[in-house]
Amino acid sequence: MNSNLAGFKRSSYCGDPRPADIGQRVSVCGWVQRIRDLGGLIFIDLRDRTGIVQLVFDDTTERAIFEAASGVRSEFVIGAVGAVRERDSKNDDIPTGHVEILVDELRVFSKAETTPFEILDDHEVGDVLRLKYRYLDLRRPGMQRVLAMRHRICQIVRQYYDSHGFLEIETPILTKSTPEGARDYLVPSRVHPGSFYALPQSPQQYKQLLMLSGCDRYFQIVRCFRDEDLRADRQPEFTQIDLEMSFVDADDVMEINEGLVKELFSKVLGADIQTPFPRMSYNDAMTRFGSDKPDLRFGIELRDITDIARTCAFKVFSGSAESGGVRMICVPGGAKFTRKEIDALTDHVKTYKAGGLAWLKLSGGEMTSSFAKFLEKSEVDAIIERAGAGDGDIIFVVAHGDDEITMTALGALRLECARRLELLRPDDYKFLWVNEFPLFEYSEEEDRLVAKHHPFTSPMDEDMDTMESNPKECRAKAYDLVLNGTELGGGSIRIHSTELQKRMFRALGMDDATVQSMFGHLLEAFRFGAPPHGGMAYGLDRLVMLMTGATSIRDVMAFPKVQNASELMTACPSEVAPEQLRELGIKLDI
RNA sequence: GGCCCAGUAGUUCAGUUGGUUAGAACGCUAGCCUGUCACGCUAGAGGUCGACGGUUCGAGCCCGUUCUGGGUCGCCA
Repeated sequence: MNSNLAGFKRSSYCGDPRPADIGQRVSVCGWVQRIRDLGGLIFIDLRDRTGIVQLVFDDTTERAIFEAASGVRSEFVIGAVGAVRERDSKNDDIPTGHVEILVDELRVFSKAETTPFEILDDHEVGDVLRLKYRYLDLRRPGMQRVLAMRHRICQIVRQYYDSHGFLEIETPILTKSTPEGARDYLVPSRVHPGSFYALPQSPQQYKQLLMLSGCDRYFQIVRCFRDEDLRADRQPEFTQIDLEMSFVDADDVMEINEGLVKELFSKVLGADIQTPFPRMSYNDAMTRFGSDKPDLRFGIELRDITDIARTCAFKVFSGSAESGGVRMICVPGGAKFTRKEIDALTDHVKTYKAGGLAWLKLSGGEMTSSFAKFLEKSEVDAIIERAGAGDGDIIFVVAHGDDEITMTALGALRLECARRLELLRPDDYKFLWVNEFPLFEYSEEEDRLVAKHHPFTSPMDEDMDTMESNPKECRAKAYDLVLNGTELGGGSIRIHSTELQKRMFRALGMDDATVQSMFGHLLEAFRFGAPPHGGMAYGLDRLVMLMTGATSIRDVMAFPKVQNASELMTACPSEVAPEQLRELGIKLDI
């Protein structure tokens, strides 16, 4: 029979008791981790979120209580009262390991069936089971630690922005759908049949309007939604640390956020992060690292050999050089890659649309290569020299008629090589601002220019005139915060003039009617006095991921979704009753 | 939408060239046990080998389809 709490009052958490408490009478509650029944002597490890304490029952224990203790099983929820005493033999592995509680009152609040998996950190369990029984998964100390650290991070964020004059202001979850950007999650309106709300991809427009309201500095830890495919670091609903500031330029936004990051890493991890962070233009990031979020924990920079390739006799190189680029990386110690590994690396770059992977090894004074035979010796020498390759190294060359593909593929290869050579230390934190992003990018799908960041991003002052004349070269006042190859966040200085905002919409090919219906409220707001403003947003989940060393975003969220965007525990999304649809005026056509 | 990987006891896994009754560890159940802390010892229960179809005298193993989960490209202003 399960007991109610009636009269039972917890005095301590399981992780609390220490030798200083010896002689004290305490009461603890929690889940039974493990039972060691020695016959006339029973030990129970009791767990709550703070830790584990050992309960003991012996021949001084009242008979009925001893009997009850021997009936206890794993994951029963119990309460125990007794005196703290010193252990006969100490356990130095846990903080409470020098004491135990000799129990004289025992309550079984809830029995438990055998769990589908053991509640232990060092017990690997498949994702399906973990997520179906997430509440059991979350009982594991490692998961509890992550949740606690996430909470701590949020508290520091709130305290930091508060101390810098930011106001935490909530913005709507039911918002207007806008066509630009990610797919929206839609919510049907009962009151307006046929009309839909969208769940926010970010509070972008609201926070800009808060600046127009005179709020000056705003922040919010806010849930956002994007109906796109999932990844190890992407969930359909995720949390942003969102902020916006008035009367600031990009430097101001970066500086205040460097302060936040420094404080977070210091207080949570005890890590000393040097500020200011280095900055790198988008172009430099692409040409040097083949990525707009370069991992700076290791070198292996890209080198351009388009000039050498252009005049060589090897058609793969010379052909690519005509319209695109031929570039390489030199991997120190990479000569030990086997043929099989090189094949795997070739497959890897092919997923990034590279046609293939040319290589050249220097090993034991010998040179072997997949392409050297097609080139003059002087050309090969020039490549080796430019690569700075020495004995034991391998050079990888990618050639493609689209230079961006060349760079991206090499950037991915660079990372993969670093992984294979174990160059990526998780506790080495290399922060970086990437700035001077292109304002526009070309969308193949829509065959038109779209905003790379979002359509409220201001062009750089010196590129203002190229918005229409040479949009591909037009750079934005946008910046991304990168940590170890992960985009932690990004932001920009926003457009605050009606005229410039209209130019932006026109450059994106939106006609006046569309602009009016989608963004009329924003343009109208600008007419009544808009401060220069800008801000940024962090992916909180990714931040927690990097700070906890988690390899999946799921591991830092309490109730994540799986790859097809469903949730295994509640089995949502699910069908709804016909009456619900009728009320909304919705007919299904599947 | 494409590509890759995985699916065997409650869990984590092993399972040879296709060949008798599919194994281990942990967990679970029962018994014994007074200083354990991954307690120990003894015994036991537990399997639609993800599903369907095919090849074969014979399939956990080979082939096809499919489902589930993971990774990734596209996508993610």
